[in-house]
Amino acid sequence: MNREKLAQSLDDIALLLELKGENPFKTRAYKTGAEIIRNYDGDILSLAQAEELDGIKGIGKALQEKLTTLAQTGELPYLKELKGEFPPSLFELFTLSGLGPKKIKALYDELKVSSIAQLETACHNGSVAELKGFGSKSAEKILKAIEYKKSFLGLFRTGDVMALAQTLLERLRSHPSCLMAEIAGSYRRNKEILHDLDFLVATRAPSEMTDFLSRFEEVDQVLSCGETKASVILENGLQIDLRAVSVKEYPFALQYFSGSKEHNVELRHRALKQGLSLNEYGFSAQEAHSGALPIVETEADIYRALRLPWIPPELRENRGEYEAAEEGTLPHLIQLDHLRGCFHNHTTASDGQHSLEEMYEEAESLGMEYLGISDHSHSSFQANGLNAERLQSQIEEIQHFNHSHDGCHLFAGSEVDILKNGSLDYNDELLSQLDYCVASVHQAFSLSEKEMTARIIKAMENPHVTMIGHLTGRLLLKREPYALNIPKIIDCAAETHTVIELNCNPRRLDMDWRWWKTAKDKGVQCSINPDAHHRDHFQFLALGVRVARKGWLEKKDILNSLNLNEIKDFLSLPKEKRFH
DNA sequence: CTTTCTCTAAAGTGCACTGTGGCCAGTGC
Repeated sequence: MNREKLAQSLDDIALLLELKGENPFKTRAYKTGAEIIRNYDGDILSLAQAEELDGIKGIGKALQEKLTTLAQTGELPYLKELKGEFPPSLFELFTLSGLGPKKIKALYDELKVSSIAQLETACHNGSVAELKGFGSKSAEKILKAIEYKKSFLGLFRTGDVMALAQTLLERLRSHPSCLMAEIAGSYRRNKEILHDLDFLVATRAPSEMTDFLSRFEEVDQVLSCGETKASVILENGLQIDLRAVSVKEYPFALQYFSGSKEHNVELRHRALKQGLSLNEYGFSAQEAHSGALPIVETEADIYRALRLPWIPPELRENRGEYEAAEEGTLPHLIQLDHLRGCFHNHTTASDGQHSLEEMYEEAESLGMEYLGISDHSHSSFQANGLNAERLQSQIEEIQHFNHSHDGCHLFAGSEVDILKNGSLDYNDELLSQLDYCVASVHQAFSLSEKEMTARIIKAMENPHVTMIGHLTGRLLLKREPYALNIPKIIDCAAETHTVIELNCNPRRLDMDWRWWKTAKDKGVQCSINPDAHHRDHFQFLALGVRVARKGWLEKKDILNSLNLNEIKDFLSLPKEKRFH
């Protein structure tokens, strides 16, 4: 039993109560309880075991009893009983967007549908469309949602598996027979979505390494385990491939398995032009080639042999990196330690988990010079957005705070909603009192591309809008971006000197890395923002920097690489004077 | 189910969007 299992049990109860059509406030009490457990400062498990949960706001008598039972016995009869009322496969239906408890219950009660497979059949044979409350469009929409989900099968968000990837890498490196190890593949190229992790090790005892991997406790299934190669599937569904090679082959294998395929095709083509053949094991001479083969000890030696500088893995997509390498214009990519602060952070004033003071302390302990506070505006009702009055008093609070604290400087900002017609959620008078402002779309996602583009352009034209937050609203593997003409937006950002955010939330990573080089070439600045709702979320910045690097961004392109004085100067200028 | 300056009773995030079924219900933010 641990904190997460306690919280998960409450979430499970909430879901089951929803299915049963229980009082929505009761359901919400369990959901809220789960969040309180997750974010509680202190050893919540011990408190539950010792029956000392009294006084925690939101955990009343009923939740206390259930948490104590869970903590003491590891089980909860109440939850077991609830679960027994429905088939387990029914819960996968909740992962389809557009289906909630009411519809799932109707499908189950009327059609005996209890799995995605059954639902798909029921949509095809027309029985869903005949159901009361459903129609032909509903059936179509459900089929679309099933299709969408299927297309993500076996894919993972990089941010969700980074910690695991590093743990596994360290474990491989700790093996006495492991001389070198690296994660190659799309992980090394900083892709935002992965379908597997490709580990590469240099060793004199390859079969020891493949055997070692196949015995990892996280392994659910061993697909293959041979002399030099192993593939396993972990219990979370992620596939791990391991290649074990000699020290001599290692640089070639690292280059080869890092990809991308397109990048490697071009590299081999260039080798052939020099009379060399290149594969994952080494160089070999073509007939025309006379003289010794190049000496290769590192990956950089391979590029050097082909008269190129080493190309950083995140740029290897054959999207202009060879031309830049030849011209000597490869970027000096941004690094995490270049960041001096960040904008777009929430507090308990809206939907953040920590107070202003707590966020300040965390930023301070991370060595940030400044921290922008940007809580939601009042139209984001679901996020407890601030009305004009509350924002006004928050601005004053931040001013006082800065007077009484010497450390990290706080900037008073807002994540202000861009309303449907492109106007902002606060009037210009109030916005002008802020140090900065992030403007984001949180409602009416389904406008046409033309309307949505015009809406955001209108916001960028506002002199008080410093930057646009999570530009496309996408949620990786979950929700598509809304329709938007991004080249037009980038042009407008350049013209109006509006910064574009790179939102580092692992689920967003928005704007997409594929657009940043275009933006950079037009002189648009990027702000790498954690969108922190919890003090731990400052860790997202590391992921954001990976994506920024993939987008060719350098220190000079990143707004929050400026130091405090430079940022103050930047923000004090009228927008038209901000980019040069 | 929890909270509460109406505390053995009542109130508890609001709105836009979609599709269906007749001016509403469910979903998602």
